[in-house]
Amino acid sequence: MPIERYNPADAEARWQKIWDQRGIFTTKNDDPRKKYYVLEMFPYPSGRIHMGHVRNYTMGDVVARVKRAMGFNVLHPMGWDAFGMPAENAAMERKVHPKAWTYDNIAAMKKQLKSMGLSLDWSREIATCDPAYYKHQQKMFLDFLRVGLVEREKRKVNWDPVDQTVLANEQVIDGRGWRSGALVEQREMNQWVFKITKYSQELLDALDTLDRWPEKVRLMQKNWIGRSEGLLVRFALDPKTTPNGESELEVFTTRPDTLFGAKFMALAPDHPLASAAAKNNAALAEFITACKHTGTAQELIDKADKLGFDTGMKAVHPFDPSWKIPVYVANFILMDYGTGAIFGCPAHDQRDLDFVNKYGLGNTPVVCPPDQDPKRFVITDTAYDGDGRMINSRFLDGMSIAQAKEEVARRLEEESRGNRPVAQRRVNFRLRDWGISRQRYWGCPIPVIHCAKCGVVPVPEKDLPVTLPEDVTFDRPGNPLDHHPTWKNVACPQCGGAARRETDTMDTFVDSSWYFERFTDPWITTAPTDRPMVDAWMPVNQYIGGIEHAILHLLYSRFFTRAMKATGHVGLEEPFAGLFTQGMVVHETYRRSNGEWAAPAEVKIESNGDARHATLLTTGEAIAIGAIEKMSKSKRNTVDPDDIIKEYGADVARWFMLSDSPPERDVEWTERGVQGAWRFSQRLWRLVGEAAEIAKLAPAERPDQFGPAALGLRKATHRALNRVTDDIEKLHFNVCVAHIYEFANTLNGVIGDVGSDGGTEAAPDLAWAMREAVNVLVQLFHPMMPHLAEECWAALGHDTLVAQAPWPQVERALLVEDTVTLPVQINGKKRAEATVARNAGSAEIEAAVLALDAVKKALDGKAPKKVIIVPQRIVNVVA
RNA sequence: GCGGGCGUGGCGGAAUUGGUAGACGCGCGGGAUUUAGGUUCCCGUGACGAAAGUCGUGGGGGUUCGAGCCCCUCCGCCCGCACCA
Repeated sequence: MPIERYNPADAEARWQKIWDQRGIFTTKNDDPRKKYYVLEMFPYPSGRIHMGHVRNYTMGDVVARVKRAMGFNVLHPMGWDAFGMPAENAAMERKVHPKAWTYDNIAAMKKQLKSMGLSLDWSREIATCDPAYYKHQQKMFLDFLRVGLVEREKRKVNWDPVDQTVLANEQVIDGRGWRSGALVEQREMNQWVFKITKYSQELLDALDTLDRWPEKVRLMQKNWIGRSEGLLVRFALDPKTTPNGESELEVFTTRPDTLFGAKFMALAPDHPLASAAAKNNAALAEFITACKHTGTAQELIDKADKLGFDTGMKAVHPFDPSWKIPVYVANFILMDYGTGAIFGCPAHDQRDLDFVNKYGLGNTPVVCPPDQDPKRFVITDTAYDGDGRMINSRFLDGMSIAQAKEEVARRLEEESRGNRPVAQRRVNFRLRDWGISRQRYWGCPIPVIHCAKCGVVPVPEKDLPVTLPEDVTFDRPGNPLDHHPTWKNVACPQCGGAARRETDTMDTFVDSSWYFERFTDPWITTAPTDRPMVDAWMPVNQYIGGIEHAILHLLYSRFFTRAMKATGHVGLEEPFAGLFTQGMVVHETYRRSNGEWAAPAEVKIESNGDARHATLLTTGEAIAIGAIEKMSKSKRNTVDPDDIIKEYGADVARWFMLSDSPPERDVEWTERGVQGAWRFSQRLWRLVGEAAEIAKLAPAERPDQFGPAALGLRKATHRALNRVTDDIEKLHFNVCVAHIYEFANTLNGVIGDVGSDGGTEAAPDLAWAMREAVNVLVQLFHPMMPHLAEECWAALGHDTLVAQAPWPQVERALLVEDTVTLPVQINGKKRAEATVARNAGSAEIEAAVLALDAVKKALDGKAPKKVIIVPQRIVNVVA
């Protein structure tokens, strides 16, 4: 009977409708089964999905479908990270309201996502721009404010002159705004900050507990938090040399052992003491201004010389009152790290050495490398930062670095007794508090009111949410909320007097720092979370998204969850038990001779032999095939998922996204690859049809005995099942795909054998094994190609849905063979094989091996020196 | 500069974690079916060699009966951080 082609366009829509109508992916919170929460990073509603989304959501969907089949109550929701700049840009460029633009985009993308056949619970859909969502965010802001996790600070901030907004440190990349790409400027502004630094140590320590996170991400966060241990040392200043008689200067150092190598002190250009000194020193003031103008861009920092200005101030060495040290202002000292001041030990720090060599201050080595003579050891232009013994350091001489550090700390602390401390041990972090104020319209309003009389007054909870006004204009730069004629004018909740609303909105990373907790019960109106539910579902068992969020989103979410715990909204610290970061989707680039990029859809590729060449479809001109790069609008090397789904169906797109490359690595999208996936999907359909013909002959009852052919098929079935199950658990989707191919090939071979057998009918035992095999096959590819799987499942005569079928059980007994074929090595090279009983003993195996012709030949009558036998693995004969 | 990762056929990649290197796919070559093909099926495909065989996981060295995997060293590519005291 001829089997018709599988038509994805027809079948996919049909099955999606059935899933939808039966509501099979709607998750019930009161379902008593064990819970499993799988989540992909929710998208920004840009208007269209891209291949990266297809890859991301397909991976999550495979996990969700498999876990569901395994009997878990699976939560697999979707939502929208809906606030942000692009909506305002659209408003400025196209005169559409950000809200309308955003919701239109959501509608369009939702339709696209639905066409992918994802097993999502859409009843929990969230958009962060919905007041029903951000109302709770405002409530939590006020909670955090109350417990001191939110503060208002005058801060030097990163100002993006293009977007006209403030950026967090994490959002500045190579001195440029992460979104606009504009060079960032430094400005002093009043800012709302989240006190993430209160959790520095905890966020660092807990990284060790995240054993299902990629090592790389944990390391990046560790470096970002940047813990260092050192000593806070208070140097005395000669008050005669300071502008207002200041008498001390505090520095942070991780190398107190090098104190006797000190040659200078250096202040950050914006250090208060530097500013004070500049008041009556015009040249210094000029130097400081010049420092501030040096950009923060990478190449500028690399090229910038170590520059300094001698203030004339003198510091006193803490161990020698007669030892005076000059105080400089230097361009390489950062005000926001440590105390904004250092002591410089040039012999053992390259920057300090460059500095003294420029200003002729000299150096004294105080650590001598083990292989050097202390009397002759000198430093010229390379600082020594290795291990060694202390020299030229009075009471420290001969000590190790560690001993010297300890001794310096001990002596200085002792001196401090009764007085202000001269030194304190101190742990310092690189992590800064998270500034969340943004001078933007399309974000969550910060729920506070500024009153001239009462100061900062929180908006009373009964007045939440503070909603965004819709009648705003985008005809000039800056914050539309500031320009709004009436919105900001309110009565002070405390005194009733005229007051002004905060017009800054929150960084959109706040919105995405708790959406996963909201998904556990998005219906509750009285609180951000329903405690029993959020505690039952959290943490997310498997979170999947791009590596680009390794620091920003993932660190903020870890902080936010802790802050929510502190204010009673959740009961845990770590939101994501398992994290997987997937690679990018990349594509060849095409370039015309005039330098313009051509899109894949505009190019025709031909190959003769190994050579491939490209021409432009419209003009026939030759096109240069360029590097394989991340799909991007600027290089025009994108492929639209919509086009692929229309042409090949969602299953083919999903299958291809999982094939070939390991999920954490980049995957190259190629036309050849998609066609391979297409051919395989059609092949599966035919194969299932043919197998179904044989399976029809199967007896209802499981036969007692299986002949060799049937047994062989059953073994192949359970081996495939075991491997695929295993590799899905490890998220090795590309290996799953390979195993499914292999199993399909095996099945194909068996069908071929039956068919060639003069057309006789398959024996009942083989028919039964075939029915088992084909059912397992369909279940195995169901998570990847769910529509085709439903179509096949129905063709096999089931009146249930494969999406609701329980995962098949592996029969362990079928995984072990009665006999094993052992490779036989002679001196480590494979020379022969020996087939023995699986449980054969060493003596038996050795006898069998020594009887082999190849072994006899190699031994040439002599006894082997040694025979190594690894049962069920390998034999090695040492001649 | 600091930290991390990677290097396997023409290509993407497998390899039970020290035990038959190259599974599976793509590409390529050959054959069959077809009026036709984004068709299907079969065979071959690491290199050298007529064959027996020899070589082979970036280069060199080591440990081991046995190394893609462990150790040392060198080379190359990629990613993250970056004047952090």
